[in-house]
Amino acid sequence: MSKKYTVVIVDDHTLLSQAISSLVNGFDQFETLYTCKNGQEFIDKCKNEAFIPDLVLMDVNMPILNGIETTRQLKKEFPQIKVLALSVEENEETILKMLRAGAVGYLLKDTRKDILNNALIEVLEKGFYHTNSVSQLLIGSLHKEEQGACLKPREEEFLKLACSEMAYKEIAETMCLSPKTIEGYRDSVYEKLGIKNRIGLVLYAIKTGYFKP
Amino acid sequence: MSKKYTVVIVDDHTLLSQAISSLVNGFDQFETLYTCKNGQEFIDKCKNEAFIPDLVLMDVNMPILNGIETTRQLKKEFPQIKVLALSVEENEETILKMLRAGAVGYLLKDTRKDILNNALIEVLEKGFYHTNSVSQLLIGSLHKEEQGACLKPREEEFLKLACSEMAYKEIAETMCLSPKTIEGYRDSVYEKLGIKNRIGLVLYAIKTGYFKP
DNA sequence: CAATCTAAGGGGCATTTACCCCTAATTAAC
DNA sequence: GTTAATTAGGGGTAAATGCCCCTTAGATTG
Repeated sequence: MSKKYTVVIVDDHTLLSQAISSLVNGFDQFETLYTCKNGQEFIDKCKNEAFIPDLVLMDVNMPILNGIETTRQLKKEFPQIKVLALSVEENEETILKMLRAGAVGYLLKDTRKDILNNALIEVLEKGFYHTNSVSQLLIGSLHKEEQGACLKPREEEFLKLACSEMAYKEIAETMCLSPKTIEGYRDSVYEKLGIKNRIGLVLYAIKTGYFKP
Repeated sequence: MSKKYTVVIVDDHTLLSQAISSLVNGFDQFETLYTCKNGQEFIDKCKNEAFIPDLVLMDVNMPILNGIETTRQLKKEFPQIKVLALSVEENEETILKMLRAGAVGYLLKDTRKDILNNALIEVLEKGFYHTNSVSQLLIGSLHKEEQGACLKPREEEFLKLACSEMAYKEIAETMCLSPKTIEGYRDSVYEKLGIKNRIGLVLYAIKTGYFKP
């Protein structure tokens, strides 16, 4: 039998890692090299050549270093490693961020094991794997892209602080600015995002990952 | 070899179910009977005697029928089935709700497989399994219990609707009530939860699972 | 059957937010 | 080197929100 392709699973849920690891070991063409609990751990491992896998199954939400940042950093130093995102997150922004960061596929954890096997094979053969729904998302994103909500650094800071019980006055104090400036940020953020009140702001911040509840 | 104990895994993440299923099949004393994608599916299965397991690994967050409700209903009809909660949720409220519903243990998905095996064995031997952290939680809950935030049905309804960009006026319309009544709900909810504004309300709703962003 | 609890509704008022307007200094771009 | 964009700031006003107060009709319960 030809040499198996090596896979690493990066996920903070140890049980899931171990379980997927054993699934992968059951596949003909693949074997698990090791598992990691977060992105930083994985990047550190890759510094040693013996620990560089062919393919990595990467969770998106992880402590320390999340999947998006990990993928971005990984692509700089080790572009040969294929990253397949594996997540529960189904929202557009997250998926697109992950793909822009360099993932060659996005699988939901709600997936059958034969589909996982298939995805792994396709990634090796075609270089990528996309379900129909993700492909549609990609096409759609070509249109509405660009103009969208690009917040300035200070507006992002404000956005994060606004996801708390603080009044704008208090946010102003925290950011060492006048309340009026904060209200200015708010107004322009509302305009950019097309929202009407602070609740919309919190929902947006959660959806896009600016704020994790 | 004596007959193995049967286990069912209930989790909407198919991959995880399948993976845990194969882990369980690797344990000496246990075998997977089948897996389910939500609570309703499992309860329906149990109507047939051949599909009643000794033990069930139950996810908390699931579509259709969640882990808490499933456990509650299960305990009425099939009290002999031991329910072990298996979740990513680490917050007090959720854990306590699940245990009150009748789960005999609460495992985080961030768990090693030998610990899972151990937990399954302990549940059969002692009737329950608790990590130190969960035990501490239980002790703590004895003190502060009761007085805590028990929202009335209408207040809960309001809480969920308040986690949107709707103004209270619109919430009032949706619930077919006067704005003033809604404001009354808001005031008493704020009082019970010790919060100061609607952001706090959204954060609470997310933390306790009333609202999933 | 009286006492309490609860759900529904409302009044008044201070504060906070939302939504416009506009300036002035710095920075970046052409 | 003028233009445009960014960042910081402010003024005024209307609506929404937060925070007290209070009434009444039905349950619940002692």
